[in-house]
This record gives sequence, structure tokens and C-alpha cells, in this order.
Amino acid sequence: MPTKSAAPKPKNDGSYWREFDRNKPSHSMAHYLMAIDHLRSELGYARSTDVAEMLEISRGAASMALSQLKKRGWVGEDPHRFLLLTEEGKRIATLVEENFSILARFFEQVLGVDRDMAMADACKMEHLMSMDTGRRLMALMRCLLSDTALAEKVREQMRNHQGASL
Amino acid sequence: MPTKSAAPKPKNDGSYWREFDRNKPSHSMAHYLMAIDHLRSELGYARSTDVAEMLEISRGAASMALSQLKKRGWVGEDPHRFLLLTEEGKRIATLVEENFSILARFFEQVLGVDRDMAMADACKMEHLMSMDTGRRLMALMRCLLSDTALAEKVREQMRNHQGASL
DNA sequence: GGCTTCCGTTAATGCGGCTGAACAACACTT
DNA sequence: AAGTGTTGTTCAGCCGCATTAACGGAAGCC
Repeated sequence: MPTKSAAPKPKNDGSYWREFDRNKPSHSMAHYLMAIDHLRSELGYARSTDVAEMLEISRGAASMALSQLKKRGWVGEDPHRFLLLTEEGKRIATLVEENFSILARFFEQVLGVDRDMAMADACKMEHLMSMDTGRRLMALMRCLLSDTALAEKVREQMRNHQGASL
Repeated sequence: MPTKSAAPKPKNDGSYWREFDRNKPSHSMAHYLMAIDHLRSELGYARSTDVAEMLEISRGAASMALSQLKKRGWVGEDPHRFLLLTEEGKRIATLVEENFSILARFFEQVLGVDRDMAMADACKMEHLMSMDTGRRLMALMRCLLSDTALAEKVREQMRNHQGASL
């Protein structure tokens, strides 16, 4: 039976696996911010209840989460006491929205993933992809979706590859 | 001031944003399974303490998490009471490991992301990418990393794109 | 044998994120 | 003015995932 003294220590394999938890913003936080963004551009205002309804959570949960977001300086209130994104909040919301858009389009249009799955996968990963990675993925897509012979060749090769591997 | 009767309902925007929480396995669960997998192939066995040490968490946390994994039928014990992955557990661990490998290589070798960031991003997303998306991404990489003139052209175009967008 | 070390589990606690229920404040209707 | 409905907040509770502390058992050493 192995004891501490006998066993070779495999220590420190990756150890950034915990960065997942420390990720700012969290998945739910990101969606609160995006909800406010959407509501303000669609309705012209955003209240706690509207956010709760859009995200399909209870008003209590929205109230508590939003007070956290205010503490962090990502959300404020306008003179009419409607919810408002701060500069920082807007920056985060925009980044996550762009990440979602890039990922969803990449999965669907480049990889040929079913639309629903593409959206679901993108939604799960949107807040986790770093800005740099997102930018570079954008560049690859501009390349692969362009109307050039090169891009068309890649897309054709992809279709063959997929036919073979599925 | 808007009330419920006056406000147009924006309801049901996406609503699969919650799939994130329901994701099986969770990020930490996936890493428990992979730790057992690595330990068994490196040391020949895996105990609760080894897992805790590898993941740099307390023994208590490992103990409780592993009992959950046993309840779910993903982890068992061999005759010597060492930890063992069940068929299902092995399947999940392998899938997540493959997803990590694919994502990390895609970010680093195709997108040209810095190695550390590529690993960190991949580690955060590994358990969230569906198998289908992973397979297709694999196919794209086989295409883009192949030793053909076509692949070389894409890589060159990527380098130009990145130079312009950074 | 007895002592120490290591192993695994349990208990109390904390944080994030949700629910449901209760409640005060306010608005709208009549 | 009285009654109804909406809003926002707070509270108790649950779950996931971690912590530290304490404890019982087994392995190894003298």
C-alpha cells in the first residue's frame, strides 16, 4: 500500500483549472449585464423586474444580483431610477456579446454545427473566451468566409472531412 | 412610469442561458474524473488524497466530491479500494480531455494565441463544448494544419490578418 | 507494544446563485 | 378614500463547491 513517502508526487499538473471560478464576470453576471443592455435598446429602459422576466428568474434573485453588480460598479441608475450600465459594465457586456456572436457564427457557418447546438455551445463559452482569442477567431472567420477561391476550397474540404468522420 | 400593463413583454429571449448550470459534468467534476484517469496511468493507482493533491484542494473537498461521483456511477473502487473510473466516467473523462486537446491546439497552432492563454481558455471551455462541435473542429484542424499548399495559404493569410488587427 | 504519520470522513462555515414567501411603497382604478 | 396590482427588497432555505478543524482507523517506525 502506498504511503506519502513511497509515492512519487505528480504535483502541479495544470493548476489553472481553478481560474474557471475566478472568472470575472461569471456566466450569470454576464447575462444580467447583457439583459440590461438589450432592454435599454429595445424598451428604452430597464428595471429589476424586466431583467428577472427576460432571464426567467425570480425578482428576488434579480434584486440581489443587481445590488452586487452595483457594488462592483458595473451597474448604476439613471435619474428615473432605471438600471444603467456603467462604462465598465458596458465594456463587459459588449465583449461577451461579441464573443457569443463570433462563436455562434463560427460553429454554425464554418464548422456546420446545427444552429441550436451552435447557439447553446456559444452561450456556454461566450464569457470564458479571452478577448485576444476572440479577435483572432474573428480574423480566421473573415478569412474562411470570404468570397475567395481559397475560402471556398477550405469549405469544400471541410464538407468532405465531415462526411468521412461522422 | 411603466407598469406591467403598459410595458411590451420582451419575454423568452434565449432562455437556454441556464443550460450552463445544468451542464453535466460540471467543471470541477470533469477535473476530478481526469485526475483519476491521469493518476491511474501515471502511478497505477488513485486515492482520494492523490486527487486532492493533484487538484490542489483539501482532502475534505475531494472526499465529498468523490462520494458524489460514486453516487452518480462515474467512479468506483477496485478490490484494493483504489479509485476507478466506470465505463461512463471513463467516457466523460476522455471526451473532456479530447476537447481540451483540440481547443488548446486550435487556439495556439491555428489562431496563434500565446500558449498560456490558449491553455487557460481551453481549460475553461473544455467541458462545455458538445461532442459534435469538437469533432467538427477536429476536422477543420486536420484541414488547416495539413501539409498542403492550401493550408499554408490560410496560415499565411491569418498572419497578415492578425498583424492588421492587433 | 506504543507513537507518529498518513488517510478518509464528517461537521461547521462561507460564497455564489437560485426559489418562494412575506412585506412596504407606490401606482392605477373606481 | 379604498382597493387592487406592480415593484423592489428581505428572509429562510437549498444546492454546488470550496475551506478548516476534528476524529477514527490503518500503516510504518522504534
